[in-house]
Amino acid sequence: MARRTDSRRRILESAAELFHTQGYHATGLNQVVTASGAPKGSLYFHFPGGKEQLAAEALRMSGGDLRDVLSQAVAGAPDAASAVGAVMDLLIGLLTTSAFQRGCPLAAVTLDAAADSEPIRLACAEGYDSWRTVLADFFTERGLAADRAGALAIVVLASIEGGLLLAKAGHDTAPLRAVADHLHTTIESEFTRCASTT
Amino acid sequence: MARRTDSRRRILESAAELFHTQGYHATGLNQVVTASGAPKGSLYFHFPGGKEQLAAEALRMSGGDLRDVLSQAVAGAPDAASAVGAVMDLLIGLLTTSAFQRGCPLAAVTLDAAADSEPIRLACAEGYDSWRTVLADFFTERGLAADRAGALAIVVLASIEGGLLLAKAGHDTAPLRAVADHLHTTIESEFTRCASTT
DNA sequence: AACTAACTAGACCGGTCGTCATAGTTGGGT
DNA sequence: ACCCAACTATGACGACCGGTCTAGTTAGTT
Repeated sequence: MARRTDSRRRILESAAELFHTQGYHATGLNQVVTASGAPKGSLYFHFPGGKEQLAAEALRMSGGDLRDVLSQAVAGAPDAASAVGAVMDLLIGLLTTSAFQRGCPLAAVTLDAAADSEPIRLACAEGYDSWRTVLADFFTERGLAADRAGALAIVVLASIEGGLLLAKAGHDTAPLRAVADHLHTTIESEFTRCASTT
Repeated sequence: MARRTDSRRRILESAAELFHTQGYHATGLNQVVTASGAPKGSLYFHFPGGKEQLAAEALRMSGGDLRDVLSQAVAGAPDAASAVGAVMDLLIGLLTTSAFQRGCPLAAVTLDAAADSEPIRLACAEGYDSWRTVLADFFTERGLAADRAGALAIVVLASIEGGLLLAKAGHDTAPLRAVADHLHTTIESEFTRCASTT
């Protein structure tokens, strides 16, 4: 039978937003229900697995969304260094316009629920991996050797994640800007070295 | 008047441990009480500010402890690159021996409570800043210009934090090892450049 | 109309944080 | 030696909110 309401979608979106900014345990189901405007009972109809299932699906959605944003931001860039620069600008904007609330949509949940729930941990891991893959593929596409590109993608991702964490703690984007600078020079030197050896 | 029990210390240690591995909201006060073996009432005697005060003090303690470990690990190293390498080995060991539970002692709380509570956020920020300072001072001591050293310290800290996050998500130390490799070469090149310009 | 799938409201139990009246301990004053 | 005031410590208690589930209602299909 056809779907009669959009409750499911609304619940998922609200949940993704709340898990993003607050983490798993800090987010109550009542809060999700209120924020989404959906009726309480619908929650266990659409997500019989309860909070855990809801979180896993919300995280998959968040991960996929950011993956798309990432690949789009990266696709149009003239070179690798400015591609990463564009991503950094985007994230800095996201963080500041939300008063340092919205950093990485998976990080908070990763740290406060990954140990409790394997499905949730896997959803997070898949998200990170998809972002890493986008970066690695992009670097490879632009001429870097596969192993080099893979390692660089991890470093880029890790330092961005750490930068977001430090920025959130200090209410200051300086860490992100420092990371952006560093990544810029790192990527440029990596690519020029690669060009000179080919 | 002299203290008659060590309840306060035990509560603080248990709390630090639990906040470290679970974050703020996932950690219940009853859990802290049980783990510490201290009576419930003692909690609000020693920490009249409740959970918030307990967390702030526990985080300050964790931050200070890691700061000491850090400066000690760094002090005996022959050069900057191997100093950071030693720190990485230490963190990788901590993470694996705890089955990917113990990463950064502040990160989980930063992400799930910094938005709610300013005292907690500040305790986290101070912790990160103390670590950053240890690194920056060390780099300066070893001959790097102050601004260079500061930026490098931030990048080192951020990429380690991000590496810990990714490692925890994936149950895999590869991100940390990739970060370690990258930092090694980065620091070496930074220092040789500095040596050549002096 | 009868049936079935889609959906919803509210009750439930367990655990949360925080409070309070009470008990125990200590050291100074007499 | 005794006592009292101040300090330290405690666990039972309660108001409340958490996630979960069952019993019921609505809407579409045949």
